[in-house]
Amino acid sequence: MLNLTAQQIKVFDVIKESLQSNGYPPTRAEIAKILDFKSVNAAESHIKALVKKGVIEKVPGSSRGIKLVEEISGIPLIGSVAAGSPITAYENVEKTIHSNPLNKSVDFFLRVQGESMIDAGILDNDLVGVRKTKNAENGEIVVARLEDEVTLKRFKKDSSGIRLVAENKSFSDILVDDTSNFSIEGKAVGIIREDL
Amino acid sequence: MLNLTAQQIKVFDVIKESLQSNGYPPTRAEIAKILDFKSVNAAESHIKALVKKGVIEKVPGSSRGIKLVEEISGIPLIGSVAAGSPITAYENVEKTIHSNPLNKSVDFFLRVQGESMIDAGILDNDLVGVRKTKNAENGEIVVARLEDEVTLKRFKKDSSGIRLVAENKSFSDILVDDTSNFSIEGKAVGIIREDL
DNA sequence: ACATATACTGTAATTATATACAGTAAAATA
DNA sequence: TATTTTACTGTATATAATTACAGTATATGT
Repeated sequence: MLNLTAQQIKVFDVIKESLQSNGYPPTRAEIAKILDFKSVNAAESHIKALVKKGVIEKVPGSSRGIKLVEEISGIPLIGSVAAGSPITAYENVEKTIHSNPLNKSVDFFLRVQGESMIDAGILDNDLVGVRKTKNAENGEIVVARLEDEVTLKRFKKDSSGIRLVAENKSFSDILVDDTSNFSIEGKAVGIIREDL
Repeated sequence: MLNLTAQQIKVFDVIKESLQSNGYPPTRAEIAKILDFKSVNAAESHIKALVKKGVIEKVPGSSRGIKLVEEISGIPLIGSVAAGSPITAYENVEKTIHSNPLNKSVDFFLRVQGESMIDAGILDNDLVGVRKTKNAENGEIVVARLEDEVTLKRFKKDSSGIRLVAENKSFSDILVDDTSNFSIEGKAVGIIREDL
């Protein structure tokens, strides 16, 4: 989604706008008129480019046969977080999410990978809504960074120090010592499960 | 909406279906094909009737120029279901949700009460996105009605008959016998958890 | 009883739309 | 430097789609 050119983004936005306000996609002629192209083929070419880049789909022979490939949009969906033994997570926006059904403010979504939070009702592949914050209360579920790895765990703090606790008996706690490069990226405020 | 004839409802549903699965409205020819009309004008006449009755709008001269009037405003969130009342009846609607983050089409959200599906990662107070349907595949999670009770359970069907299975060891299966007043209201397609 | 609405088939014309082909030109990439 | 990609204009055509007109038949409302 990030390798679109400025013009391609304009065309993409016209398609989205049409869907929003009309309830159906635009024709080539409509795109051309809105963007002041003098040839409908300019729109056609851009559509082909957008298909090639995977952001839309065409239904050949069908009028207004354009489909958006994107999921949702507005809030960034960051690359998967390991919910098991920490897997390396990349700070890389996969796609954007466009409606936030959660009441609270969400800064980004993370896709859960693994079963370590299963006893908290958070399953593999769930989307976790995360509110960015640097500190957490005892017992909250947080997105924590340990060295270069990002992980979703319950945050526990007492006299013995900080522990990151999995909600799954077969996982053991991670102890955070002073020498660790540790930080809290945010706290989980809700989840979305798309496939049941 | 209640003064539509049976055929008009069919046409209306074809339009809704097309919007859901294709992302754009159908043509007259598509409607005719789906409903097995031999003339496109049958579809055209029904469209005119639907416009007259105020449930859709036409955009003259535009291909696929059909807009739903009432719809899309929101998805009802069903709280507790009053005994015997239709599930989406006004009395049961807790509020209306104006964004659907789930990829699939959702007819209503149901607020989960109790812990019977906890082992499927569905917790008390979760919102379950439900797609209305009358039948379900073996193993799917369904919203079922038994007499006056509406419940969320896993649907199991074999030679011994139909069972409604809770995902929690402390709950026992419900056996559906022939004398039961049983029906499937819909199937669960996703969940939203607002408070973690 | 009579008008109007429902529910179509069938034909046809006009317009809407997708889409290929032929170019031009600048920018990005190999 | 050569090649590909981007970004168009302009022409043309087959087909997709709307929509009017002419019928037939049954049902419903007044």
